Amino acid sequence: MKKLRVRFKLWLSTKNVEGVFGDGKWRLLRAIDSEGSLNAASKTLRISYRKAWGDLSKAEACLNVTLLERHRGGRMGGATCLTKQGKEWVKAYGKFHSEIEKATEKAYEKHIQELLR
Amino acid sequence: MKKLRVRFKLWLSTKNVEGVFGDGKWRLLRAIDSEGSLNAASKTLRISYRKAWGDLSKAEACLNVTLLERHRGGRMGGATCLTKQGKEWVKAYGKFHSEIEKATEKAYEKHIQELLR
DNA sequence: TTGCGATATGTCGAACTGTGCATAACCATG
DNA sequence: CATGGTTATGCACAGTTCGACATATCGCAA
Repeated sequence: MKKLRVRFKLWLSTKNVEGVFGDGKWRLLRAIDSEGSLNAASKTLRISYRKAWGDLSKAEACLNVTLLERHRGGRMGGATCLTKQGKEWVKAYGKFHSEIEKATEKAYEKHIQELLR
Repeated sequence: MKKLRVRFKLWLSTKNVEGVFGDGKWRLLRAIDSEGSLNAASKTLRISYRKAWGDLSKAEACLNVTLLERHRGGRMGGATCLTKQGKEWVKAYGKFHSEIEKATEKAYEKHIQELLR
């Protein structure tokens, strides 16, 4: 029996739109918070800027929440940072994610590893 | 703010192969158990027989576990049912899945719904 | 020994996703 | 007022996934 690893994925949806927020967008927000720009964030996460931009726009539109403060032009060409609400989302989702991560690991050991003897 | 729903997904992977077992294959096994054949199971789940067959073969090959007892030919043309191990997997994974489902709902209420006030 | 219905497996095409590329708009600074 | 780097956005192309087909095989029953 090969060694197994558990994986999980979390996301939020509305009645009409699937995936308005989730692990990917959460990581993106964190990267923006530490990098200072969407451009840099997408590079560190190795995601195309095109997708990163689309994902976040979708999240903001569907959640009807302003997560980002976008600035175009200027000395550095522009910048993006999190709003207060954006930071709250990162924090709350982080706790949510972390809790499920622990629960998953625990339940895996209890039910699956047990099954494998 | 639109109403949100949490979603989650669980799966198992080996070092080389992603998704050797997960929610889809678990549902498939259950359907086979109640339907008596892979063909019928794939129809009730609205999955192509081709995919269902491939998924289960992959699972058995990667887990190195015999989950199914396949029969070809005969009066009814053939049949597929779960082995003892197959039933154990269904049961164990069911508990695993159920536990995470509850944990997810709980953590969602605690962290995300709280955030939305 | 023929027929039926399920398993087994390859292949081609459609749908979906994400990347890459091309622009345009923007604006502090030199 | 020209420049550079970033946000914003459309579009075409590539990769992946899945479904629809097309066969082949199998074995009991009529």
